Order: sequence, then structure tokens, then C-alpha cells
Amino acid sequence: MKRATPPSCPMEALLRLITGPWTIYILWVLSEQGPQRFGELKRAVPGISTRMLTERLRMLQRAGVVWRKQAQTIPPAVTYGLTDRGKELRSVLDSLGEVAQRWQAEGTFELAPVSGRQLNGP
Amino acid sequence: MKRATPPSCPMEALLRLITGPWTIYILWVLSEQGPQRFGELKRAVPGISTRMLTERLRMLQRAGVVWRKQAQTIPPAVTYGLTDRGKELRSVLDSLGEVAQRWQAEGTFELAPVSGRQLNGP
DNA sequence: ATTATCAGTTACTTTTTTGTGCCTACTTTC
DNA sequence: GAAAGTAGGCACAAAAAAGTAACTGATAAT
Repeated sequence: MKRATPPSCPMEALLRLITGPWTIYILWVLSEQGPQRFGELKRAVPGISTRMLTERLRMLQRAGVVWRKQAQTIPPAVTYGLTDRGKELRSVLDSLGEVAQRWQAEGTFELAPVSGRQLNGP
Repeated sequence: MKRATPPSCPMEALLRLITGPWTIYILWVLSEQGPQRFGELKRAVPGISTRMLTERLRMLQRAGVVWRKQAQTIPPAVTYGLTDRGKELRSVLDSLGEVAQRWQAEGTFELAPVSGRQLNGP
């Protein structure tokens, strides 16, 4: 049956963006290591499949968070990087990571997902 | 086959927590409206199923973000609320919402999920 | 001459997640 | 005396997400 679609929230889009497996990992690599080519990125995010990487990048691109530059050479060379918007996002991730680390340091943060999906992040 | 499990990230647990449908919505209601009983909460989060609400609350509870007080009356009365840790999380959500609203105001933030799961938030 | 590289795309399969409906057991209300 | 509310639990089915493998097309290297 259809999935319930409750009223939308100002954060919904943003969360839909950074949510989902690999996404933050990708953003992280991109902001730490700078613009990368597809293959580099794939190697930098160990375990990700081509399909997933493509999909996530397309999503981030559509959201205007990541740019894509394609050189019409053979073989093709495609480079991805963070847009200005993407860098704004980075600051959010930083503050998120801050709390995460604080909690981790306190050590009391146990997390046994019941039905939580895998997140796959760095 | 098994899902790929790449190296873990300091933010993984935190993201796994606030990720997933309804979760932020629930946290939001709890922090805006204060402690609530199960039924109230369910009505405050329109469209959520009993199963989902229970599951999310259990998860948040295990993470120490939400407390649960059960009155052994008949019928039973169970109340949920944010712990101190949960309130810390709130500040993160606030800053997240800040960026979200800014982007929304700019209007350039389009988001057509390719294979993004539903997030279901307020 | 076969193979590898690049950046994907497509189709197919499996795994995970979510919704639905039915049940509890007692009390208060219509 | 039947119905509704309370806080869920359980089993089953549907839907969505992610993995896998095979394919693209031209070139460069072995």
C-alpha cells in the first residue's frame, strides 16, 4: 500500500538530502579532499557501488550542492566538486559532527538499531 | 547479499538516529509541545502508524534521547519526553532548520529524489 | 589481438523497511 | 450491553532501496 505522506517540514528536503547511505561520506570526502573524478571518489568511498555513487551524485547535483564537469575526451573525464551551497552544508555537518563526537566521548551513546537502516558513513 | 559496510564515521550513529522517517518530526513535537502521552503524540504526528511510532520511540529511548514513564494504571498511561541529551540534539536540529529555511527562502533548492527514501517530517 | 580504463546505464534479484489488520484486558461512557 | 479508548505486539504483504552482473564505445597499452 501507499506510504503515508504527512505534512511537510522545512527541514524535510534538507534531511532527505543528507540522509540516505553514503551521502555524508561523499560530501565529506569532497570537502576534505576537494574536487575529485568519479573513479577517485569511488576509491575514496570504499564499498560503494557504481550505481549508488552515480545516484547520490545525481541527487546532490540536482540539489545544487555538487557540480559536475565533463571533459568530452575519450575516455571521458568527469569531475565533481562542492558548490557554494555545498560548502554551506559542510558547516552544518561540522556542527553535527561536533555533537556526535561529544556524545561518543561521553561514551553513553549506545545505538542498537531496531529497524534503522544502514547509513554507511565515514 | 549482505549490504556493504564501509568504515564507520563519528557521525554515523547520530545520523542513524535522526535519520529515518518520522524521527525528527517526533523529536520536534516533543521539544515544542513538551512531554506527551502515546496517543497524543500519535495524533500530533498525523499519518504515522502505531507500529512506526512505537519503533521510533524505542529507538530514541535506547539512544537515551527520550525517556518513557509508564503509570501502572488501567488503562495504562505512558508518557514520553526528551532527556537532556535529547535537548542537546534539539540545538542541532535548530541549526539544521536554519539552513533549511534559508535555502527555502532563496527558492533555488529543488529536490526531486531519484531513489531517496521518504523522510516524512513536519 | 586481447585487455584495461573511463563513467556510467540497464535489467534483474535480494534485502530491508513499512503499512495493515487483528489481538490484548480493563474501564468508562452511551 | 455494545462501543470506545489505552499502549502497544504480532504476523503477513507490499513497497522501496540497494546489490550484482553485464553492457556501452573509443582508445591506449601490452
